[in-house]
Amino acid sequence: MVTKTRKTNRKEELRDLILDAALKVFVEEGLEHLSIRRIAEIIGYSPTTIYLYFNDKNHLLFELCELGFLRMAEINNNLSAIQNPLKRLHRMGENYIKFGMEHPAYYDLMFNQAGPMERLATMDNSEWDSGDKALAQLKEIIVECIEQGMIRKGDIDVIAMAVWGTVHGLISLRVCKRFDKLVDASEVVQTMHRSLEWLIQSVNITEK
Amino acid sequence: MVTKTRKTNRKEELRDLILDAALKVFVEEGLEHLSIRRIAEIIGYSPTTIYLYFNDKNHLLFELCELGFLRMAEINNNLSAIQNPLKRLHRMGENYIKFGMEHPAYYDLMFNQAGPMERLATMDNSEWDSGDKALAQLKEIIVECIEQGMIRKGDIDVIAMAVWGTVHGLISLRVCKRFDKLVDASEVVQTMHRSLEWLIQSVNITEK
DNA sequence: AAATATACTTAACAGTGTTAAGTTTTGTGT
DNA sequence: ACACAAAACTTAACACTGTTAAGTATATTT
Repeated sequence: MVTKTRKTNRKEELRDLILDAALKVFVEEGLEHLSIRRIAEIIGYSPTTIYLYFNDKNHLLFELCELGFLRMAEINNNLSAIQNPLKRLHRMGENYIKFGMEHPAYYDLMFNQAGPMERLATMDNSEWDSGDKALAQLKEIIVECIEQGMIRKGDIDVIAMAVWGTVHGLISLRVCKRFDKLVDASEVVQTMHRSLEWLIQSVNITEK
Repeated sequence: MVTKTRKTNRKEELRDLILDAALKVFVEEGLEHLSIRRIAEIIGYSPTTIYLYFNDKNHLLFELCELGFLRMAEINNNLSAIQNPLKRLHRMGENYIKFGMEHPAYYDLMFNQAGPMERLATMDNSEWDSGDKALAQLKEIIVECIEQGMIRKGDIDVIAMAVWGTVHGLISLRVCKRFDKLVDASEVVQTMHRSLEWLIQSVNITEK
């Protein structure tokens, strides 16, 4: 059984090599340059070899998404230290913005591109676990905010989507190159943070 | 000079024919099926003819965007009748949602796709007039809300981006097929409207 | 009627994702 | 060590994509 394990590891190794190469390309050259042939060129294999490890390009893109969600979870490691749930919510938003600014290609793939979701639709269990998990974390914090009387009572699903929508909308506009066209380029990030701040203040019912 | 005018009209006619065909394809078959060759096939011309009327595909996509903004302006014709600026803001958001739900392909093209903005970047006057105009309308309403003491004072740019971000974020998630994965399909539209309602209520400082 | 400008097409280039069929390498059992 | 089988990988091709240079009709002007 040792051999089998070793074999499996080998297979996993090349699979990871493919994902690494894909990551390198779409981060450094953009998603539009991420082609099966480009990846093959980098790893020194034939293009068709990639199809031995992924059903199709969408499958590969979906797996890249999953890696993106892992990185996003990492960036949220600083949340548990914050006691005040509303401040935690604020920080989560800031983390989100930070992630979007540092990894625009990842963000685009995770939330805008069609490919990954098309892959999901073909799967047996077509639940979007990564998205659900991220949203669940957001909901948890919002529930705490309501319980501690910091946010007005209301449907958790509705509030969560509104909050997520705001932050996502801002980053999405930025990633899709719309934000820069509307706000002075030097003030984009600042405006995003201040918009988030404005939202948090607006929903805060403890002061005022 | 009559001939020249007639000729110009002819040229415009074919140009419109191309745009009509493009519209038909990307609305009925999706943006991924919108190819130069497909358009050519529909209008009964050779693919290269299209390049006599548009610099490249991005140019064509950009013009389609412009048409989209026209339709969006139409849908906002019901705003002037509403006296209360906060209610007008609310309605504008609802119009936005309505547009996104009725014309997802348009919405995707106008706010998510890279093509149109790449075209814009190549133009002499690379201002995004359509976007600016839409945002200006939003800002006007927000200014009124502040003047009438319905929204807390603050930087107009910041508030406008926050409000726009929220609505855009919700529609964007829907258009990019993320919303349905997180909220029960039958409740998506309702959740969007309730999220908008929640935002409007949260920023309203007249009651409570 | 000849010259010119306009409108359009043909053929090709360099890419893309993907597949069927063939080859080489590796591992297993005797 | 050798034969067999399974795994890993490649070649060649198909059907697409956007785009361009060069060529051909058609219409207009002189």
